Amino acid sequence: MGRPPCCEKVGLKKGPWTPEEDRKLLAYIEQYGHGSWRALPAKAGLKRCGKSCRLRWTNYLRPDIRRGKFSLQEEQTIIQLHALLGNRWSVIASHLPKRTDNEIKNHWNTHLKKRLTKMGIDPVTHKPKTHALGPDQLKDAANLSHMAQWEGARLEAEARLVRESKLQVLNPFKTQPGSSASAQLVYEPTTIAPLLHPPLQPLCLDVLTAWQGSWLKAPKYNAYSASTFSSASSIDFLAPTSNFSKKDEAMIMKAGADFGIPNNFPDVQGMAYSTDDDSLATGNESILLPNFMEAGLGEILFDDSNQLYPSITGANSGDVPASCCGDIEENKNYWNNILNLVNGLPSGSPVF
DNA sequence: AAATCACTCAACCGCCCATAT
DNA sequence: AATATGGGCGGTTGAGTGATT
Repeated sequence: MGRPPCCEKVGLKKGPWTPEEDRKLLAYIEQYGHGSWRALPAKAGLKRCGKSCRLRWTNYLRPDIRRGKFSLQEEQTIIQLHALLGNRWSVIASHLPKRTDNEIKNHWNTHLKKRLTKMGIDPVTHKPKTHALGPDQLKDAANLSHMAQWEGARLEAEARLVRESKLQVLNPFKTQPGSSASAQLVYEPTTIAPLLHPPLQPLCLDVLTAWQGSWLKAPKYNAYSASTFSSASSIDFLAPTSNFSKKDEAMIMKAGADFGIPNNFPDVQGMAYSTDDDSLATGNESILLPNFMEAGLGEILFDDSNQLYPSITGANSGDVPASCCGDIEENKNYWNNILNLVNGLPSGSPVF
């Protein structure tokens, strides 16, 4: 049996919304909340499809959205999240407060994609179009790609949690229209902001952050720095992760598996945490450290004898193996940018 | 001034997924 | 377990508008 239409299409208005329609929709939602979108148009006196109402509300009328020109910071964030997540606009939007997925998608299609193309960068792969990788670079790129996939899965799962928490908060009254007790604005920025805060807080790309720490501090792969995982970022990360749905888990596990993480390894849904040799006596034993070698990062971070590349430890770059130069160096800069932007670090902070 | 082109973005469409029954 | 339903997402369209000829 085919899926029935979302509403009776006969007699319904389509096309641009009039100010009068906006006023009706806004007034209704402010008073009663949207409730069932399917039932809303009739109750609000609109000759529109419920879906159309939902779209108008979420993309235009909602009081907590910002319209207008995208800032440079926002554009960079979009580009770099797109590199991680692809066309997952809703996930990207969840990391850009006050912007809608539709707006971001439009901006990408009309501005950013063209700009990248003009710069000679493939907007799909985010790599230079004349990219010719040798075997070593391909291996490095593959590792970076796996990292991106892994982190992307996590960001997507986080975004899902953001959405779910929004739903719980923003639609608290399943009361019927007409109940004066429910007469309040659904989206109240001042009240929802703190609730949005926790999911937005762990914006850090944990894998990259971890990577950063090991570049900066570790002389050997198994000697991680406590600063790699500040207690805040670790805990912030673990909290929402532990609430991932089965689907999220499956997605992260898949990404983890692609990343080379054994199925029986992760202690925390796909993240390769280990409590044995990689734990640090930091005075805070609850801080678990990622096992990079298990996660496959060792191939990027360290040479065959588990020594950090000289470029990583700050030694003369002339000693860097050939495979570590060139494209992988570009990738490092690229990921540096992502990390800096998403973490809000001062630009230019060296990571690699 | 009129015609054409290029661009933007609000809105629609079809599909997928989660949930209720 | 199967089906119905609603909500959400990403791709696409087309009306509106400004620039160019």
